[in-house]
Amino acid sequence: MAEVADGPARVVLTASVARRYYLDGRSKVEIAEEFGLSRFKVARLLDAARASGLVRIEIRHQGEIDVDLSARLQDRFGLQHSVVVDTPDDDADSLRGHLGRAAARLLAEIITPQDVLGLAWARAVSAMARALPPLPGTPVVQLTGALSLPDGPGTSVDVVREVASASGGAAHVFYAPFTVPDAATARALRGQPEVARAFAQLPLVTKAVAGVGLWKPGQSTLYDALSEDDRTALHRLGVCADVSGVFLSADGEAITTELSERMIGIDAEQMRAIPEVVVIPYGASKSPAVRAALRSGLVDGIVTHTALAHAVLEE
Amino acid sequence: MAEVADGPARVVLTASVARRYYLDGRSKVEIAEEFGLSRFKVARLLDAARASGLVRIEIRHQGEIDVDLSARLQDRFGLQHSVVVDTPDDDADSLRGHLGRAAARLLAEIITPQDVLGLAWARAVSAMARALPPLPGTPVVQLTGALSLPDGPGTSVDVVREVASASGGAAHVFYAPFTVPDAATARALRGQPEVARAFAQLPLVTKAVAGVGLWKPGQSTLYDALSEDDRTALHRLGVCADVSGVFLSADGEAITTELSERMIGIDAEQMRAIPEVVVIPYGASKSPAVRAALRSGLVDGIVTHTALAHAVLEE
DNA sequence: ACCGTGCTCGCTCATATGAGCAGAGGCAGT
DNA sequence: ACTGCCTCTGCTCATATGAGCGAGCACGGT
Repeated sequence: MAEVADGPARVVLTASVARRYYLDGRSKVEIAEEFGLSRFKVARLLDAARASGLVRIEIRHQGEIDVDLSARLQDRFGLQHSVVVDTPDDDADSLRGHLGRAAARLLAEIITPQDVLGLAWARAVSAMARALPPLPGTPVVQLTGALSLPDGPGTSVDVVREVASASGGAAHVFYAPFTVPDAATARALRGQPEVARAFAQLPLVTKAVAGVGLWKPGQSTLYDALSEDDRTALHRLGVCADVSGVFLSADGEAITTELSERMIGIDAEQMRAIPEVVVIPYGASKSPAVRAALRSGLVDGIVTHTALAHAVLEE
Repeated sequence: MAEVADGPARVVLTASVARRYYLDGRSKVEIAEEFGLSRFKVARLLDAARASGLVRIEIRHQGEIDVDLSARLQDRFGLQHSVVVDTPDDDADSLRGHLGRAAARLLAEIITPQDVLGLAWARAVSAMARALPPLPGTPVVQLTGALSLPDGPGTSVDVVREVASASGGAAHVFYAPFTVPDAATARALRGQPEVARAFAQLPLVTKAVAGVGLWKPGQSTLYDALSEDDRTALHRLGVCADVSGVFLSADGEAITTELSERMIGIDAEQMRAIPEVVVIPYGASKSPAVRAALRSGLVDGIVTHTALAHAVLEE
């Protein structure tokens, strides 16, 4: 990287050539003619200019997206889309707001009129829904039952209806809780026409948005909603993360549990069948869960913030 | 120059593509295959990346040479070589030292064993000579007679001998003053074998170094050495600059004066015949003289400092 | 519904470009 | 001087690249 160790005439010539090439966009042949050199000489001067650091190329985005981290996440986990928002936010609420807006922009960008949108319930998904511009007649499908959250801004049903009505598309919703006390009740609920109709739409979903929880207190809405018995039972089975009700081990294997029988929502196989599932995790402590989700192969896109992205990439 | 106004997915894609192209040096075809795009799409993304400022290319030299100013001077006046030293120096002595070293490096770079070097007398030329590494057997020719300068570091003769002995080349010198009181004396001196022999070498000179004076008190060693009558006479003739004894009007026309008959040194025509004449002017106030010199067509190269270069370029 | 209008995309073909090679000096060691 | 080694240069030829074109598509006006 040492500066050109040549004489001043060569330095000036190199700089002039580099200017013509990189800034004025002339071709090497043109430059060669202008300076009376062979085009090979010009190419070598340009190589030298870059090798010596005389020409410096930098890629940087002055918006709130950290393109470098985004690309690294995308490469590392083979994702279709990755958006890392550069925000120092520590507060969960404003973080959700930021990520929600970013996810809304991403979704608006990648969705087409042919797409069918699936929405799981998560607070970040709610935040996204609020920031989402009207989509062109996109049908919206509810992926999970409702979790009762006293201070929540809306249930899974509300979010789906909201997005569908703004888009003018069909809303495939059902009224049922996410978890029930026993498998029989769950089977009965799934048998109900409304629920069955909604579930019948699942194979048609082409894009979905979900949240990610870490299987620890305060790191997963589902964890916090379950009984102590359920929590520890799943913990013993090696559950590390939940992606809107789909349980994963630390290395991303889907884990089927007795609890799965008692839930009304999408399962791992159905989720895997969706071409693009985007998750919106936040909080650096969730990194094990995010790693699990990204390794699972269920997830194709991510919207998150720098701190968590860094944590995920540092193996 | 506004940042990419597109969605985040496109921004990230563009940045990834730009990184692969500009930093990893992959071809557009390779990138297209890697990302599943057409090579045209890749080209358009790259264009957009540059237009939007996501990719920034800058050319800058962290040595003491201002490559941009150098190139502008070179372009503007059609010079073969131009070196602008970036120094805030105001002190004439240290400025001369800097420029002398830069000129020495330039000369060492561009001189070949076939060259014959001509040296005019100027303090900056002395400074250069002191910094000059041994040249490979280059003959050195004295271009001007001696100016008596009480505190000077050496006469024109000394400088030529010094350079020639370091190079191991022949020294073509003569002992004569630069100006004499009348034309007859000058003719007599020119007729002397020693002087005639030196002058016979002039057509062989291929590279020469000279100084530039502005025709005002304290801005030209020659001006300061002349009588009041000569000064004003030349001033009335429109003399603006002297290039080691060759007088120029403000727009660079060579001016022949009665004084020319009384000088022992190179004339305009002989100087024009030298393929490469390099001057080493300094001091921002000299800019009219430098402009005249550069416009005259007598001068092919320049070594100077930023302040003067700026002054010269500002019309 | 119908037709421009403007946009994006990927094609063709002429041109620009890079990899690798061979010849021409320069240099140090016999 | 000769030799081998090294660097620098410009060549050939396969490949990459850009300019310009027309097809496809969304949008907005009548």
